[in-house]
Amino acid sequence: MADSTGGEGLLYLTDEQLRKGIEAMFFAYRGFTADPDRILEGMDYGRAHHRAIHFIHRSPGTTVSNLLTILGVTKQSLNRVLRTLVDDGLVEARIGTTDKRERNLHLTAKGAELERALSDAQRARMRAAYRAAGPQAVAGFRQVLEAMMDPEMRKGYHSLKEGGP
Amino acid sequence: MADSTGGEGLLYLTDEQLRKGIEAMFFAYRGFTADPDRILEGMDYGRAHHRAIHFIHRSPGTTVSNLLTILGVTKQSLNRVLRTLVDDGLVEARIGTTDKRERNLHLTAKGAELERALSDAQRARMRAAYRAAGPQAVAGFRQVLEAMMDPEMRKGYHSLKEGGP
DNA sequence: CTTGGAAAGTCAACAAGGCTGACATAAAAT
DNA sequence: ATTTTATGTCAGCCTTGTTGACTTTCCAAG
Repeated sequence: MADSTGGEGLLYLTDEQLRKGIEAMFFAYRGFTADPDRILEGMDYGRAHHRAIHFIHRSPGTTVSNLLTILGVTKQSLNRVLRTLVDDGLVEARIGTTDKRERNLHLTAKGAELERALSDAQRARMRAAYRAAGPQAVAGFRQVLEAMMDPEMRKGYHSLKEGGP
Repeated sequence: MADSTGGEGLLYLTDEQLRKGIEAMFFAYRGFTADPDRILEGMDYGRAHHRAIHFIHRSPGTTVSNLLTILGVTKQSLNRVLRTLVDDGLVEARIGTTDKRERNLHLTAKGAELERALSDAQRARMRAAYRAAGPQAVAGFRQVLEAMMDPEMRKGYHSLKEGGP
């Protein structure tokens, strides 16, 4: 019989199959970012702003250094983004209560509004993909993605499970 | 009984589940690009060069406009990348035989060598993730990714199935 | 209380890699 | 002969990343 994908669970590790996976990641990521990008274009914001907004929404009150770790960029790079968001009244940077050096980041009403628009669009695509693929595929999708992360990133990922810092 | 993931196949479409998927994509993509990025840093090349090299390897003899469609960038942007690769002797741009306006792109031995280094690293991670998740998860992974693509990208993706243009 | 160092902000300069617009050339198509 | 297509190129701009240097604030250890 001809092997196609399953077999004894070996053929799916051929270079060809791996390459297909690599290309699928490439094209899917483009789709993944396409809708938010469309919303942001025309505003003064880009993907970097989206990411900041997303994780501030996700973990309200998070600090700058927390965000730096999650996003994996330099403070100068993040600061530029954060400054525009604060200046434009989308993000509030409250001085920390216990440690006054820290800034606890929160979305304002205006910031939450943009967050909703962005994540609505992104979730709509995700939902459609999930629906098309089915629950079992979704479970597999999540498993492979998690295995693909760097261990450090996996920590950041899991720390966002429920509570956040 | 408490629903967790499966149930009647609906709970996995909650906002929380969708957000987790979104974050998984974000963190996994970072892992996905981390190894090639490491290899390329120090050379004069970046991710854009990697992408060009990948798809030229994938479809030897492809034209510039073909590559433009697949990569979704402007010709000016691609040209800058392609020029350095040609100048450095990694890519050969042969004048088309049937249509002399076209340039048929091929990797040189040197280009193929870099391609191998890059894709070895990327496939190693992919292979590890696939192995960790198992064949069924891999099938689901691919299904969800494909559903997440824009229809146009899906064409580009499928056109790379076997032969290429 | 003093001091070391962490957290944060800021300025400057730079690079990669996107983009637009304008223009040039060769060759195919009409 | 003219138009269209494929490609290349120059110039300039934007976003988002980088390093390096420096300051302010302020917790915590000595």
